[in-house]
Amino acid sequence: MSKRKNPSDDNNLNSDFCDFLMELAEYEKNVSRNVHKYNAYRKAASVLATHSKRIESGDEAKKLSGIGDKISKKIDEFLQTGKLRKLENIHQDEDAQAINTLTRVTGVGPVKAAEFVRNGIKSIEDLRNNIDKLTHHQTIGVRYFEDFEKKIPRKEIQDIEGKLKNLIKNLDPEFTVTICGSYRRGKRESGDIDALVTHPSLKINEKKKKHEAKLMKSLVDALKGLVTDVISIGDTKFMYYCAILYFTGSDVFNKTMRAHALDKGFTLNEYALRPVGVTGVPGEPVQISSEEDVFDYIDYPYKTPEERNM
DNA sequence: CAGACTGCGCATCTCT
DNA sequence: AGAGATGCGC
DNA sequence: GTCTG
Repeated sequence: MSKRKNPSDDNNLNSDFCDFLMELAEYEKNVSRNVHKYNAYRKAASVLATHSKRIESGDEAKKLSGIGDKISKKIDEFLQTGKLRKLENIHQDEDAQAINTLTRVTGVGPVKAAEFVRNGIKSIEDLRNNIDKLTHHQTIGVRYFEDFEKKIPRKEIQDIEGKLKNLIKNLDPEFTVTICGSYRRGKRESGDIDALVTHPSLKINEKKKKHEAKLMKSLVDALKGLVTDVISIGDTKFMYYCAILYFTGSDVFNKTMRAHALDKGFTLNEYALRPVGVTGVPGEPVQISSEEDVFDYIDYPYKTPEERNM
């Protein structure tokens, strides 16, 4: 549920560059509605963040994958003047700033934010005064706006993990619960809590739709004591180990691993690992019975969750 | 120089 | 009402 | 915006 990422963390020698690149990324996504530029800027910020040397010039930066002419020039401008004219202009654009603010509410994207601003709704407070114009999702986003932007301490997640497991065990002891995400990677705090729940009867394929639906419903009902609001309810079921791998991340690690899978003639997503035929058409999913299995199949050295912080 | 950049489930809107 | 499209989040 | 074919 976390909307913000931060390549400008710990010992990052290029954090000032990362900051303005991330700001440009947000602008492209929220205001220009160009998610590809957004990703391009984020990739550039990410590669600079993991670079072990302080970048001294645009030319030097340009050697890195993901940084081309335009960002190279921006780095030079920032090095010379300490700021970016493009960013200064954006700061002065009140509508752009308003759109950026509104998209921080979960459920409000670039299109809805622009529409709100067009209709004079330009702040979180404005949203709170127009609850009747919000979807269920957006209402929750506004109600917990401040909370959603806070990080969750590991200790707190451990508490919730305990309560969740206890609750679910009482419902049906065969349920298993795994908290994935950055928590599983050992981080001290997380932006959200990704809980993956499975039940043996869901693994026995098909012919169980009714039972499955009943289980899901009883699960959701049981969670009512712990969960205060429900944004959406689905009945999706996926291959457990691929899901646990995917939801543990990090996203950069996932991208690396998927690329490696392709090299080895497989396609990997959150549902399954499938061989890619010569025609390029994916075949039937490979039988997986552990996370390690996935690594084995694509001949990729096993990494513990803690080693997946990339 | 043109096209890719993951793509899918859910909620909600729009069309018929 | 039902099919399809759109916005959104991940 | 950057990379690839």
